[in-house]
Amino acid sequence: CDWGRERFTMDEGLSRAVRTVFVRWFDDGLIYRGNRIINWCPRCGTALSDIEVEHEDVDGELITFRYPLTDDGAEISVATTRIETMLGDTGVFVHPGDERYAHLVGKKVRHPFFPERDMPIVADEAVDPEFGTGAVKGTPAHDPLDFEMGERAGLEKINILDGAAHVNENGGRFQGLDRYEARKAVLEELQNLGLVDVVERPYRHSVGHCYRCGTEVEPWLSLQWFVKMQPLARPAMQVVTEGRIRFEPKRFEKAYMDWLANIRDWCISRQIWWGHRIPVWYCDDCDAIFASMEDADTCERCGSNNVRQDTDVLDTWFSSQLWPFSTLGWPDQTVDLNRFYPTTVMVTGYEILYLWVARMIMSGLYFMDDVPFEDVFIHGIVRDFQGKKMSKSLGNVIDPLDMIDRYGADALRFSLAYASIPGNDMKVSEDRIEDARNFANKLWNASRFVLSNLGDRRPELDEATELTLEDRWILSRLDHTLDEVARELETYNFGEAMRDLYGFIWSEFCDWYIELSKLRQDQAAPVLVHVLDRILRVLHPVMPFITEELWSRLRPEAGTVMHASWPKSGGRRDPEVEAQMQRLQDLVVALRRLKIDHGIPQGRRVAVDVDPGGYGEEVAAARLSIVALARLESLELVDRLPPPGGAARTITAAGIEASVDLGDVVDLDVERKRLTARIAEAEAEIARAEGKLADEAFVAKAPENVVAKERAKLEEHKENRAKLTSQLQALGS
RNA sequence: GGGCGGUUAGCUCAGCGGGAGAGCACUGCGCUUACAACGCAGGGGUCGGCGGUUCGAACCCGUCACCGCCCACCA
Repeated sequence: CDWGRERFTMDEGLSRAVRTVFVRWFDDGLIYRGNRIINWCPRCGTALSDIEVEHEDVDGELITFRYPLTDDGAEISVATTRIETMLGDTGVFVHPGDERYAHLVGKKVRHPFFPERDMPIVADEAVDPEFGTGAVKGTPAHDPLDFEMGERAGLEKINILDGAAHVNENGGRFQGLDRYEARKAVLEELQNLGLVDVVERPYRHSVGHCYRCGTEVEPWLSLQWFVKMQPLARPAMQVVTEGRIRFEPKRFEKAYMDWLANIRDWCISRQIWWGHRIPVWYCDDCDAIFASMEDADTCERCGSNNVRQDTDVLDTWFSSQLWPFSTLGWPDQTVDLNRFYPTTVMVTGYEILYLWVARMIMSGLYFMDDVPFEDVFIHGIVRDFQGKKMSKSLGNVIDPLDMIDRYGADALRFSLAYASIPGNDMKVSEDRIEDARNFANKLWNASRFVLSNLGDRRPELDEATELTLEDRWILSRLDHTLDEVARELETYNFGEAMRDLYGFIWSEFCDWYIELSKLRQDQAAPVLVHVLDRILRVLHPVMPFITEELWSRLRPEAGTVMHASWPKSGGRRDPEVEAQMQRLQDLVVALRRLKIDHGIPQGRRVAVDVDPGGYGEEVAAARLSIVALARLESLELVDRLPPPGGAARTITAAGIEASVDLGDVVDLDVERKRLTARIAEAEAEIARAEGKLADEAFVAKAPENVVAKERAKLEEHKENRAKLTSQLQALGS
C-alpha cells in the first residue's frame, strides 16, 4: 500500500473528476433525465439502479380477475401478483397472434372503480400468450413492461402510489392505504363485485428487494437521471474480446459479456443526503437545464439569477467507477497519471464485477481512451466453514482484530492466502488460523536453530562449497518450490503457492534437512543460511512481521527484507539426487517402523545389518545419517543378511533389505504378521502391474515410457516379494 | 426461465488423463540439546449415481440427483 496516495471519493480532487465526467457525458448526450419506471425503495425514499436490487423468491398470490367489456356482456380475464396496481390500469394487452382475443383487440373494457376511464384492449408482441390467461392488465406507471407497451400504445400512465408506497389521490376510495393494505382491500372489493376467478396462494415468485434495507422494491414512475449505456458497453466488450483485458478465472468473462450485452440504462440519481450532488441547474425563468463544472448562479442561456441546483445526489458507484484515473489526478495530466495508467491488475471480489469492474472499464475507455487495467483477478468472499457469508445476525463473524490479538497478523494473513483459490470463496475458521500460527512458530523455531549455531558468521553458499547428498537434495527441492511458487503467483493461485511453501518448509526443510544438518552443523551452515534466506524473502509478502524480524537477525546489515530481491531458482534441480534421497528416506522410515511394530522404544539403539542391493555406495555414504535418523546403535553393510534368529527384517521399495538385532525381545508372531502383510501388498501390486501388461492394447498404444515404467515396477515388486518370502520362510512356522 | 460453480478420508479442502493427497480429528509411541502450539509411526476413501470416449478416467463428454451462487420486464 502506498499510504502517501490515500484517497476518498469525496475528496476535492475526486469530486472534480466526478463533475468533469458528468458534464462531459451530459454534453455528449450520454446523460439524460427521464420520467421512467425505476426501482424505488419506499423505506429509503430513493431510486435504485437495477443491480442494486436483490431478487428473492417470496410466497405471494396470483389473482385472476375479469374486466367487463364496455359494449357487450363479454369479459376478459387477466392475472396479477399485485392486485392493488389495477387501480392504475389503463388498458389490457394481448398477443397479436392470439386467436382467442383477436376479435377483442380495439374494444374497450370498463374499470370497476373508475368507470369513466378509457381502457383499450391492445395487441403487443411483448405479451407471452402462454402465461396465465394470455391477457395482461396494463399498468404503465407500475410495471416496466407495461410502461413500454403503454408508450407504444399511447396509454395514460396513472401513478397510484406516493413515495412511501401509500395509495395516493389517484386511488379513489383506497387513498391512504399502504400497498399491502391496498392489496387486501382491492381484492376484497373485486370479490364482492364477483369479478375474481382464481386466488392462487401461496404463489412463489421472485420479488426485488432493496440491497440496503431489504424492503420490497416498488417499480415506480419518477423523474430521474440516467446514463445511456449501450455506447459505453460496446467498446468495453471489445477490449475483452481482443484480449486487452483478461479475467482470472476466465469463466467470469462470460458473465461480464452477457451483462454488457443485455445492459440497460443506468439510473444514477439518488434521493438521499450523502453523496456528490448532481451538477445540474434549472432556470426558473427560461426553463433551461444545464450541467456545469462550477457552481452556477446565473442561467447559461438567459442570464437570469433564478437558477437552482438539482437536489439529488449521484449513485456512489458513479464516483467509484472513476477510481483508476481519478485517484491519479485526472482530469489533470499529472505525472502519476502518465506513469501508472493503465494499471496491471485489478484484484476484487465477484460480487462487484458489474457494480464496479465493468463500469471502471467503460469509463476508463471513454475518458482515458485506454483500458484501466490488464488483468482482473476475481477472488471469492470470506465465508465460514459452513459456506455461509459472515454476518452479525448469524453470529458467525470471525473478527480479524480478535484473531490478530490471539494468533498474530501473520497467521491471519497466511490462513487467508492459504484459502485463496481464484474465483472461489475463502472458507476460514479459527482452526485454520491456529494452524497458520503453528506454522509461524515452526518457522520461528527453525530459524532460531539455524541462527543459534552461527554466531556472527554468515557463511555463504558459493561454487566452492562442498555439497553432500542432502545439501544437493534440499537445494533441488528449494528450486523446485521457487519454480512452483513463481508459476502459481503468475496465475494468482495464492493458496497453492502457500501450500507448496508450507510443505517445503515443514516437511522437507525442518523434518529432514535440519535434522540431518545436526550431524555436521558447520559444513551445513552455508546451505542453512541460503535456504532460510530464500524462505524469508518468499514468505515476506504474506507474513511480513515474522519474516522481517527473522531477516533482521539473519541479515543484520541488509536493511528491510522488503528491499531484498525476489528469489529465483538457481539451476540446482536434480531428479537423480531427489531419487537417491528418496531411497534413503524410505530406508529410515522402514527402520523406524520396524522398531515401532516390535514395541522397541524409539530411543533404544539397535544394531542393523543392511544388504543394499545395487545401492551400496549410496547407503555407505549415508551411513551416519541413517544411524542418527533411525536411532541405531550401528549399521553394517553386508552382502547377505544373517539368518533371522533374534532379528527382524524389513525392505524398502527399492529393494534395500535390513535386519535389526532385537536380541531377546523379538516376537516371531509379530514378525510373521508384518512380513505376511507386506507380501500381500507386493502381491497386489504385482497383480495390478501384470494385469496391465497382459493387456495387449495397453502395451501397443500407451506411450513407451509408461509401459517401461510399469515393467520396472513389476520387476521391483517381484524382487521384493521374493525377498520377503524367503525372510518369512527363514522364520519357520 | 437462463447461466455458473460444487459433490474426493469423520471435518474443511487440494489434485483435474497414467500407481488416491494435505491440514485438522483419530490410534500407538516419545520431554531425541529449534519446536509437546512438537516429534516418530499408523489406521481410514468402490473420488455423488448411471452411461460414453480412451489402451487407461477422480480428471474428458453426456445425463440424472442433491447443495450453493449469479442473472431475469412470465404479468
